[in-house]
Amino acid sequence: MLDIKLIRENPEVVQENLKKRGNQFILDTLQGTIQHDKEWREIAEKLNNSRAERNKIAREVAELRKEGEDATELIDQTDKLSTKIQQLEDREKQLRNAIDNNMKLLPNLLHKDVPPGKDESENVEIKTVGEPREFDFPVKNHVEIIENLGLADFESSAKTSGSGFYILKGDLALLNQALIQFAIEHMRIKGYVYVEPPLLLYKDILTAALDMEGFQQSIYNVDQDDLCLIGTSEYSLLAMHTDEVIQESELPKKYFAYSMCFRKEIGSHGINERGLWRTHQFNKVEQFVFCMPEDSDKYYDEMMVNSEEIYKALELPYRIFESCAGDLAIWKARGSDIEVWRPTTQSYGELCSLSNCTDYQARNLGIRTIKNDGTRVTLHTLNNTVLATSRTMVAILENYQNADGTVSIPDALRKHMRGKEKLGQ
RNA sequence: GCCGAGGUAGCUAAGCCCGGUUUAAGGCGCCGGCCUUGAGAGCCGGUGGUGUUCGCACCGCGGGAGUUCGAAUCCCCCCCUCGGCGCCA
Repeated sequence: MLDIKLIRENPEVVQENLKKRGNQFILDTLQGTIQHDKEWREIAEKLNNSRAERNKIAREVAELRKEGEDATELIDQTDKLSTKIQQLEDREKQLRNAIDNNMKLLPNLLHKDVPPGKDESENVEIKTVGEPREFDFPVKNHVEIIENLGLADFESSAKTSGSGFYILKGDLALLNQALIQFAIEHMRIKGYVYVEPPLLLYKDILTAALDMEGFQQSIYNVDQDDLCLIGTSEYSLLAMHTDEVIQESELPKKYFAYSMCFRKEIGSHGINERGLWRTHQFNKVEQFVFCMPEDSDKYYDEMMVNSEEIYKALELPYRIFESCAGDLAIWKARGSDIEVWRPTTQSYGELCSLSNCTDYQARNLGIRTIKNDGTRVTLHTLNNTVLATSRTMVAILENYQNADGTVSIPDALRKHMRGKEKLGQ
């Protein structure tokens, strides 16, 4: 959430920023918050004064008792005061809840470089890298290729778990592992710390990482309302330092994780189409940085480079799009996607999602830092996909397919495949 | 799952039995100052959150209810950690 002090002290600055998201509901929520906060401060002051009075009486009672004197007269005075305090406390709690609920709905402030725009259609292309290959035979989509080579089974998994799941077999399952190893090796060399995190997190933790809409549409809830399956290891990595105060000298903390990811994908287009592009369960290597506020722009660029190098090494044509104001999730100050070329759809599809969440997620989880001068600030968090294996496999299968139905394995992966050069041979 | 011990500030650790001189002690670390050529040592001050009329006030001892004039301390419910036993990949 945002810093309430910022709203209180610079309401017009916050309003101007939030206006760029192009959502009237957000602006209304902001106004409501400002009103509630004003009233809350008035009530809180009255409450504090009454409590001060009560504390004073308590001290006087203690004083009298100590000297062996009678305090019943004083104690009798507290009846009305107690009632008053109770009423003020009820009202204060009410207002605070209202403010808290509003704060959860208010999105992060946008980074100054975020392009304007109302939705996905106005995202801005940053660059395109690599040339789509020319095919001199009819291209097959990845599902056809897989089924022809017997490298996956979608029917069996549908029987056991429903659509959106899959069974990888043989060389494709091994390619999955090769991609994971490849991505881990890449990030390890960069000096990021490898983490294998829990795949289940408390609901409270998860709702601090994303909004209610995102939660309801994507998160599997198990064990009734307590634990949830992670949709991405971003959540686990973020949560690692919950309620911690980190010394400035320990920052930045750079991590990467491999995990399985689980998503309901309610209402998502494509979840019922067969294949590996959109699934309920997938493997992903994710990078994550905790840093000082003034450094988050720098790591934003660094994390994009880290991921780009993966697709350059795999020789897959890709482009980078910067998300416009209207297309950013509420916890993001800024975001960009890497999209890969698919010859079958003749379009680019999302592979990586880079976000600078500034202090928004960190504030939700109480992750702070003590600066070298002794003062405290909420730190910044950033995350980016390194490699999600299923989508990358789709890209490889479709871009590297051969006329004879086999699929060449990118050079960069062969050492992780015992030198194997082609799938289907 | 059962039994036991615990959860106090950045870390550590008293206070809890027996409610009120404790403003949540002391130590470590960190920040500032004095001193010093410099560093260290030593000494002094500061070091959770909120509000503020910048005087101060309130809140804060895992979370939530309760008793009381007054709760870190007493009662109840819940969560978590550690150890032992049990079960198990």
